[in-house]
Amino acid sequence: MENPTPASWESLPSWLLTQTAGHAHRLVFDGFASVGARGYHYRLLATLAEFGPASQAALGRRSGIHVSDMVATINELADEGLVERAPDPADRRRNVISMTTAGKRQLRRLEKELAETQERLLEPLSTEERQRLTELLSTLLDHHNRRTGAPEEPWR
Amino acid sequence: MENPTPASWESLPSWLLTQTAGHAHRLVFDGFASVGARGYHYRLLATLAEFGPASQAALGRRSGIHVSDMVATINELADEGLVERAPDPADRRRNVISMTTAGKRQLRRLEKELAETQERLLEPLSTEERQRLTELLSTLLDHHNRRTGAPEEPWR
DNA sequence: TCGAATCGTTGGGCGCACTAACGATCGTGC
DNA sequence: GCACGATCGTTAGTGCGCCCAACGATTCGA
Repeated sequence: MENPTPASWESLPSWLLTQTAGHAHRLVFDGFASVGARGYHYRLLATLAEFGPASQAALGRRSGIHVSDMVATINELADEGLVERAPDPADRRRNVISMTTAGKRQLRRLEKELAETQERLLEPLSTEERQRLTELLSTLLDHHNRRTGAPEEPWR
Repeated sequence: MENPTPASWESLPSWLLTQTAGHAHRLVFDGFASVGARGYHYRLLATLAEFGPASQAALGRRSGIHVSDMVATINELADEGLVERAPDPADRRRNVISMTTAGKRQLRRLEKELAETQERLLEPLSTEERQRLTELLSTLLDHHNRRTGAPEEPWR
């Protein structure tokens, strides 16, 4: 007799969205944790794989990871031997970050884990429903990214 | 020339979900902030309005707010004169929390703000699309709430 | 009646995102 | 040439939402 009626806000789109995202976050987090990593680790490794070695600032811009968090993220990955930090001979302010072989291996593990997580997340939805959801969310995300300055717009 | 290609993970459902939820959260947060409140304040006031006065523990169960955060939330609302904390004569472990007239007024403001926020959040979607999105998210949320022990299941 | 359960409270932690400030370095306009 | 502004890496600290552990006080149940 403690929780008979659902709370009034539980049907609001903003609630559905943030709560579902909470579940998604937990699933992703647990998946990464099972391979000894967390979100920022994956994003950094994936960015390195996609764009190649780069300075910390550039990696921050491309991955959406804040520069000040980038420091710790790289420290952690470097301690595990997954990335390497080397001074840039062409610009002594910069470090050049690159992925090691172990880093590439770890990235593959994380991608596999992440793919399985998508499956767990969308489990109750049919293929068409998944497609539809993805489209709707993309529309929403694009809209708000444009309104709120996209994750990345270095020039202006 | 900094961000030509979108990152590889940006089309993943989990990413779309958590990012969109981030925007939703910010919109809700800003809306509440414009009335001098935050999420927990609204949830507590709404729970009180829906279920009536109750102990802090019961409010925590109904609102999904952790008991230890409940303390601070009630402190803040009580300082503003929006709720009242009185010892329960029937059980000296308990406090009975109730809403003041000012609290009800504030709740109405927050509900108005929240409704406007839903509009801002869903702006680019048609009525049918909003309906569809809500259904899909509800399906997902129900599924995962069941799997992960619902927000509230005091018995068993 | 006495141990187990509940209540309120304090004090911490986490992930993610962000801000402010700093010394070091670079590069451009004058 | 060189001074000033911009950029780079780094440290330190903020905030929300969520959670855990522990505590004294009180109540309940077998």
